[in-house]
Amino acid sequence: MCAAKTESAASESRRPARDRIFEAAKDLFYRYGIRAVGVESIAAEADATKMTLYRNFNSKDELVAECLRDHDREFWEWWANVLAPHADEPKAQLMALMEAFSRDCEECLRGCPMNNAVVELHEEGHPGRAVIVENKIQIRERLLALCREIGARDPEILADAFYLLIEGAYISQLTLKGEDGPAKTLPRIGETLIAAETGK
Amino acid sequence: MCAAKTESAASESRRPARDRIFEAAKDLFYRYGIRAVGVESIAAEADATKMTLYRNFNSKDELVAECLRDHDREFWEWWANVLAPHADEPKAQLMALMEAFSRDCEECLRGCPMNNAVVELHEEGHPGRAVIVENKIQIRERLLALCREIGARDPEILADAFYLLIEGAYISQLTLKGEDGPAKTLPRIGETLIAAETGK
DNA sequence: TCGAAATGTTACTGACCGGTAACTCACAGG
DNA sequence: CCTGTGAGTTACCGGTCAGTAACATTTCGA
Repeated sequence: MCAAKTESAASESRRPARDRIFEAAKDLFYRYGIRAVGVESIAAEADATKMTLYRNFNSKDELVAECLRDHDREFWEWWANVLAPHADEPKAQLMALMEAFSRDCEECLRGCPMNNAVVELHEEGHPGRAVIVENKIQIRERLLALCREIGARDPEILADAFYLLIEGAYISQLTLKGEDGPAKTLPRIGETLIAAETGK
Repeated sequence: MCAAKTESAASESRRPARDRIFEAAKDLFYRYGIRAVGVESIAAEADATKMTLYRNFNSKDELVAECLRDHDREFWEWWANVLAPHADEPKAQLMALMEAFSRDCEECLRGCPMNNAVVELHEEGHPGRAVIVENKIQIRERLLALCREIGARDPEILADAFYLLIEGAYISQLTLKGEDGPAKTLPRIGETLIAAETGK
């Protein structure tokens, strides 16, 4: 038994079970969807047991929400890293975002974990929904702030254009993936929009 | 018993069970998601039984695929109706599409049924996936044809811009719904893009 | 009116779901 | 050395899942 363990020498100290379970849950939920993944398979993937899962998380729904919070945290870390090289240059930051989103859409496995999750979480009161909605509101607001900074004629319109383009790029990754997908045109479209909505 | 029946007098002739089941399945899948809806609840909603469902459809997966085919058929019917009033005026047709998509995103219940379904259908060989992918390919191609007709400088880029905007509008309906959602800006953005990508 | 087709009814299978109880074990720090 | 704690183990709960069998009933066209 235990033949499947790949890396454990006899008494090697492993990471806490909670972390292993959390990481496995995040991965499986993203890969296969939330309803498609049972708590038992999460525990198995983490080389732990269902009991340990329930000692660390109140319910599957709470575990889902926790995973989404971590996706949110990772996302804004990623966002900050994209903007960092172009401090105080809002136009360059917007373009860097478009290029980064375009690249991420080509590399990622299944689009945006937030959007994927919200499709499955139809229950209005699910603890994960608030995390997702807040994430989207923030994205829209930060895009709007950037569009104001570059002096766009109509910042709300331009920001919404960027917002829709990004969301469309992620969701289309699930159907039209690959080198010739529409997501790769993000930077070119961004360029055109900025030129059209500022004084060129 | 039978108190819940709303419209049947004693021997009133009802629509065939297959149609009732099909319609119920389409509605429930769209409303609550595919995995969240069991075959028994579909039969109940159709005022039929699970056995009748399985006499008319080989499996739940086949029923799902059938529903998606009908969504596809309805979509292109809708699309044709939007274009019809502007025959041989590709620019007006594109603008009519943007306005129609914008309106539909505000009115619809849960965004695009195709995108919602593809999130849940992670299995590569699911009979519904082909329907969805083909639908998306067709949308992209028809947008490209229209963008060629209006003499866009770079029709591929413009068509992909429209494609991403539409997809983004539908998916954002699940999180930022309501009057002030980003989908309402579709026509304005379309106008700007067309102006920028044609000779104005 | 007759008979076949469509549909309903009931019961069932085996598998899986989220979640819990009760017990054991290993190891840490005091 | 003892004890508290995190973790593993096993078995179980009630419920639901997709799908099927066997039989009764209704419907409707010929």
